[in-house]
Amino acid sequence: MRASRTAIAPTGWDGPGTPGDLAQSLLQWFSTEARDLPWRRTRNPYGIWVSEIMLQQTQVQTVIPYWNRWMEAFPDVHALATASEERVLKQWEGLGYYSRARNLQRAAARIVGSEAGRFPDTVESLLEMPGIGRYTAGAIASIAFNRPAPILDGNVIRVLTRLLALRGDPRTRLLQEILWARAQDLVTASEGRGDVRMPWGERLGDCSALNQSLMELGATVCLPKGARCEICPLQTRCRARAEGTQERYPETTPRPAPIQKVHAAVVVEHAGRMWVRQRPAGVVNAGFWEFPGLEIPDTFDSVRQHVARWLSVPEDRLAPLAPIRHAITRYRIRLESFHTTGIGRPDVLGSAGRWVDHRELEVLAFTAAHRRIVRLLPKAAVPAA
DNA sequence: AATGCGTGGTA
DNA sequence: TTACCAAGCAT
Repeated sequence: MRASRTAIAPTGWDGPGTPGDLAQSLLQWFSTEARDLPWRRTRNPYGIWVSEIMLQQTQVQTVIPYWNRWMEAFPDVHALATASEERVLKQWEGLGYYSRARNLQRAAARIVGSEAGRFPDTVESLLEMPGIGRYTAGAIASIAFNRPAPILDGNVIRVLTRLLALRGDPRTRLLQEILWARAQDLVTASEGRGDVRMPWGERLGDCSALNQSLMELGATVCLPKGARCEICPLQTRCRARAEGTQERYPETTPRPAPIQKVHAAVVVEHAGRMWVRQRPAGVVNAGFWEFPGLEIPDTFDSVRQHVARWLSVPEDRLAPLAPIRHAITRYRIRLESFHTTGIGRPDVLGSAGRWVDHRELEVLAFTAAHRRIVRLLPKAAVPAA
């Protein structure tokens, strides 16, 4: 008789196949199916670190152009550590979760200032860096340094809960422990199997390739909806597949309904310049520029009327721009913006801002919603030749 | 431990 | 159009 599953699960493999067999299948599959991504063509820890931070909660296709531009702008840790915050935020513009960029630069400064400027190469030392948590520390340690460190992200959670038919909410402490332990089993089983040759010729270390193969499987085969089990290298050993219940994993609880909000922003233009202000340190999106605006109360009658009263200008001086829809965590925001010219600077705007021309609007860093407002503006009059 | 943090893709 | 999700972290 063996012990009950809950008793042995956190400390031992209890699934179909052995970790060794599964690791072998994953590495074999990855050697032919891995996508050719720019950061897979380098073993430079700095480049891999940048990619991992950018990829947090962000899809590969979104990150690729950002990573390429970033590596050109800040080729190494020293370049990043000494860059102006202005340049750093501009490079990150549109990627979201902007504290990632600030943490990246803070960590770069710490590395440069450390003894010998050595890049941290263990999970423990990586975890001390701002912006690096358990996942990212494991990812850098394994991908850049081929250490047998486990990783657990959204993809790996999906792959493992299906493979092992792990019921329950993966956010709970118990299931987290089990999942990290199983991820450790697999990467440990990959150690010593040798480098893996990528379709484009690059060679990756075994632990590096194993961890990436789990994420790759989740991103391209073991999809949240419409899992492509027929092409999965683990299909014969997947418990959920055997039951036909793969779509039920992971067992997540439904999210709370989003809260609707309406915001307004105003582009006050005077003599070819627009009034913009910079968000102060310590607030959300600190350092980014924006047009002045306000939240519209739930009971609003007309957004334009509300804004006209706020600015103390006649309604007909406010030209509506197309409404912009965006979402921040649990808020779904409809952002209505207006363009007005020739009214000078309304007192309500305060003094903490600048007049900038159209050229400067392109240079400054805006979050995505306000960058969209810039794109909605009437083009500046082209000076006569 | 539950919540806030951005944005874009997909069904 | 809405709902869900994506190589999570910090507090």
